[in-house]
Amino acid sequence: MLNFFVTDFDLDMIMDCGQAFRWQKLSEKVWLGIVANKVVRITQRGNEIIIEGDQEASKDFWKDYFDLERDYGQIKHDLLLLAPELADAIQFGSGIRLLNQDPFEMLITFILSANNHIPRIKELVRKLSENYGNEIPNKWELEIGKAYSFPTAKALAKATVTELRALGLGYRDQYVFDTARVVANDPDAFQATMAKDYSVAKKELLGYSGVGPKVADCILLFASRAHESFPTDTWIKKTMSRRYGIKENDGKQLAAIIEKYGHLKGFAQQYLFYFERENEKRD
DNA sequence: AGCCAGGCCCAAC
DNA sequence: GTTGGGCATGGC
Repeated sequence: MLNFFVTDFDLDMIMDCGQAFRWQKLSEKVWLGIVANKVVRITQRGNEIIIEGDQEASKDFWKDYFDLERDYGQIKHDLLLLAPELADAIQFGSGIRLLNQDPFEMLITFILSANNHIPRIKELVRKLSENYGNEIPNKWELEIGKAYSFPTAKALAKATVTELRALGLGYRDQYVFDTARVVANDPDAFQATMAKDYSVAKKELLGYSGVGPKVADCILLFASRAHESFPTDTWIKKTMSRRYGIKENDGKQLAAIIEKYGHLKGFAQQYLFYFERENEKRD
């Protein structure tokens, strides 16, 4: 068991703001997830989180995963100075943090995300893992059944397009097929791309099948913490159009607006996305 | 029934 | 370089 003192941290918000797809909520601020080939349960009680599972030796991993060494109070303060009009969204999502997740998992997950709903993305990720990942020890098997790691590029490269179509990937089957093989054949190239500066990395990611500007931005924000990234999906278009009175598809106007977020674009995007989606749910 | 979802690809300008 | 149609799938 591990425990951490946390501030500006709300487990429900973090797991519900569309960056993680392998966690399920057991109860209020108690989540069970598959991360780094292990099953863990995380409980938040006030300013403490408790991590249970086969993770005792990896305190540094969780510090990095939850971005615990970054001062989100300062970030929210700075972003508010840059863009006071975001006060509602920053307040509403005040416990959000940017996770640092596995690059290949984010690559495939966000290829699946295109033109899809979040619950269905989770479903497809689960099916890919069950079919091409490995079964991993799970002391909560009675509650949630068997657990499977996210497939490696090598394992996923063995899938056929027909198999992937049968799992329900739709037209994204060919993208996953192509991209998994490319990464499996040269994993170092993908790793090198992810290590590069935002604009270069993004340009290179666009070369992978099924990866366009929005998907590339998500991969870089959620697997590299590229804070310059501002993934622009249908929700963001909607909220930005409403907030700033611009047309939904005017990329130039949007780019001009998000410049004011400076080096905090990625954080702003998360607060905006979460605010827009959660308030839509309540309608 | 038709629209939408964390869009991308490709052809045609 | 930009724009538009087509695209699997499932929920509402």
